[in-house]
Amino acid sequence: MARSSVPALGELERAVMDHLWAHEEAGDGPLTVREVHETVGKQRELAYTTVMTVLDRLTKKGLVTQAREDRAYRYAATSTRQELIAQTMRQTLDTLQTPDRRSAMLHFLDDASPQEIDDLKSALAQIEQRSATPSVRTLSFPSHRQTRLRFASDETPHW
Amino acid sequence: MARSSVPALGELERAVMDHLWAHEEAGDGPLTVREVHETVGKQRELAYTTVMTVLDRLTKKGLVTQAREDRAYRYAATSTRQELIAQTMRQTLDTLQTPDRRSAMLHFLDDASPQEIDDLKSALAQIEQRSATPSVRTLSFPSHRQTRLRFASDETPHW
DNA sequence: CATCATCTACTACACCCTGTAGTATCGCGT
DNA sequence: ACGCGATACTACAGGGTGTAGTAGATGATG
Repeated sequence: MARSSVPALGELERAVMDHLWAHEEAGDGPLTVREVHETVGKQRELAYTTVMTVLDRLTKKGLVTQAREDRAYRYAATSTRQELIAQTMRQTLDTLQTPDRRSAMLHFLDDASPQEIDDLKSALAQIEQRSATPSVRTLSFPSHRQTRLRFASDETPHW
Repeated sequence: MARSSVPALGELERAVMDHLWAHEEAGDGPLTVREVHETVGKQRELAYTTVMTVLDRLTKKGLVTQAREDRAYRYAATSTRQELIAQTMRQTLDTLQTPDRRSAMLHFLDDASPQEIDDLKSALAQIEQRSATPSVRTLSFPSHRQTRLRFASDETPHW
């Protein structure tokens, strides 16, 4: 199943990813099916196997990885929320080829909150600095490129 | 069918939108089913009605509008490519709520070409200027907000 | 050792979306 | 009245997603 594109997520799938991410962001480790079911599942009155199926599908999509721990698997998101957002946004931009990217950006910013604009400016500044003083990068800024998602496990890694 | 979200497009739907947009960008007006079929359709050896169905679905999704001209309809995209891109990107950002938007931006920029970064900076500058000198806006910069998409035809227009 | 609890694996099914197209119908011009 | 060109309506297969049941493996327990 070679996939070069970011898979679309269903509502439930997103909720599960959300939980996985939230846990990770809280500094906790991977979760078992049971644990996800305890939270996301019970709220929605889902069967245990439903959660399992979802987790399994997410695994097949490459969005989560499973690691055996005793008899059960523990699931963790393969990329951060931020990486997935970035990739999805990029995909949108690339798929809907526009002759005027600047205009697209403008429209995007047009609906952005001031806070968002600040975030963007900040990120921009950091990128700029990185390319201006390349030597500093490896010291202070871990490359984000290196942590990019890999969706197809059967894809030839080119690095 | 109230829809507040940007609908996902299939491959063929995108191709059709593409053609509509291209025509518009070339300064030409709305197209008839026949015209779309002549180009997009024939290349792919699609039946006339297939193109019609696609156009119809895009209409129901609110992505195109149909206007009667004599016996036929003429179809036009309701929003520009740039607007749709912006909206889709925004939706991604909003749907996958992140506690660290800045990081998401950073990842996004990380995969951006220098040209893209320039586009973004340019757009950013324009936005900044707009908010800095509000009076100028209506004179030199048509508000992008006003041209935002409306997907649900049954939504109450608030202007 | 027999049984139970807990997991995973596999299968199923309904519903929606998309690609694709056929048939029916409607209205205009000759 | 007839045919041409256009739309309207219907259909159907295939894939994704939500949802879950059942079978089988395996460790724990009496």
